[in-house]
Amino acid sequence: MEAPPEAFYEALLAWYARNAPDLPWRRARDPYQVWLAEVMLQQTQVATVLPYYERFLSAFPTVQALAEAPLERVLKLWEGLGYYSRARNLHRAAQRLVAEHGGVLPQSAEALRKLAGVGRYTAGAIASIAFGQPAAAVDGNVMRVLARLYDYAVPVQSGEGRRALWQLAERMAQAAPRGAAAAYTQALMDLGREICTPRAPRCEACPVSAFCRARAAGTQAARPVKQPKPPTPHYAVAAALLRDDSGALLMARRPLEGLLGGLWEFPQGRAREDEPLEAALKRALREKLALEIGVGAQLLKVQHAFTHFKIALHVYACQLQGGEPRALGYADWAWIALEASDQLAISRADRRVIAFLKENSARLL
DNA sequence: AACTCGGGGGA
DNA sequence: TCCCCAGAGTT
Repeated sequence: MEAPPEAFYEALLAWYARNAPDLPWRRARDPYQVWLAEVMLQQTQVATVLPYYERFLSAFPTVQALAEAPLERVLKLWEGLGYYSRARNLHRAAQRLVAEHGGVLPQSAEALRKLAGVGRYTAGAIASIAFGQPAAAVDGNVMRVLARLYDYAVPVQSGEGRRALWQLAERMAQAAPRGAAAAYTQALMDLGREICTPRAPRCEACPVSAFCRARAAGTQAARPVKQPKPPTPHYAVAAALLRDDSGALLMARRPLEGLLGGLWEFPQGRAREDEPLEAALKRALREKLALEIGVGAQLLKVQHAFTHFKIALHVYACQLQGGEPRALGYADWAWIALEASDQLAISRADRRVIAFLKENSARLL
């Protein structure tokens, strides 16, 4: 697949000049701000990112400020945005940048790629948007746009599909007009988000429809080709509410790696197949916190969907029967007053439990 | 190459 | 309900 003619770039860039939405990170001349935006935008829609971006940048206006902050504060500002390894990697990369490069980002995609949390896409995006280099940046939007432009029938998630589209994107970035790298990269992504949408693409409004082979063949709805996805499993999880004499609740911090790493939650565990929830809860508290508990009434059930599975979180009022908490399967634990939980980074499901407790505190106490 | 890792927007 | 989103890291 060869790069399109000059007229393609002219049409695309003219459309972008007229239609580019005024996003905060596009006003930014600071590469750190571009970096932050690109990381937040990984697998996350623009509308979702906007408030997080503003809050985060206010709290940490520079690489130095981010590097000096405790990870807990960074995670708190990331709470609800998901994929928390992004926050941990961003923090780690900022600390390395300050320690080894004076807090200044490198300009080449190759050097950027070495930063924690910066992969091929993000490196190309920063290099082109912040530094004006002719680097390719292939995200989900661009993948879709290119597959349609070239009526590409190989599944885009396959190795062959990714290789071919990245190679095409590199050629296209090289062939883009000098000095237009930043506009070109963002124009392609905007086109995918606003015109070349996953379902019902608006071909009649597309500035480059004349160059689109899928449009010509009428196959745009069938591009890109995706592989079928397996069904998502459903798990039952039980959580314990334990109070100390002052009414504070026992909470625990998840290990820094893995799902929801570093976030706080009510002590909980997944039930094995055919395992009663009460038994699973007793086992979880014993294995993760070295506690023996009595399990009382179930207070509520919270449904929560992750990307690859769903859980039903059953929350029980419990009593401490023996032992002193030890963080065996957790990174830490603490007795937390309900109001003080606002200061912690907590996952969505457990936030809903807290909201329930606040609403019903009078009845429950 | 396959698997893991959140949460929400929009149809 | 389902698909998808400015993907990266690990195995």
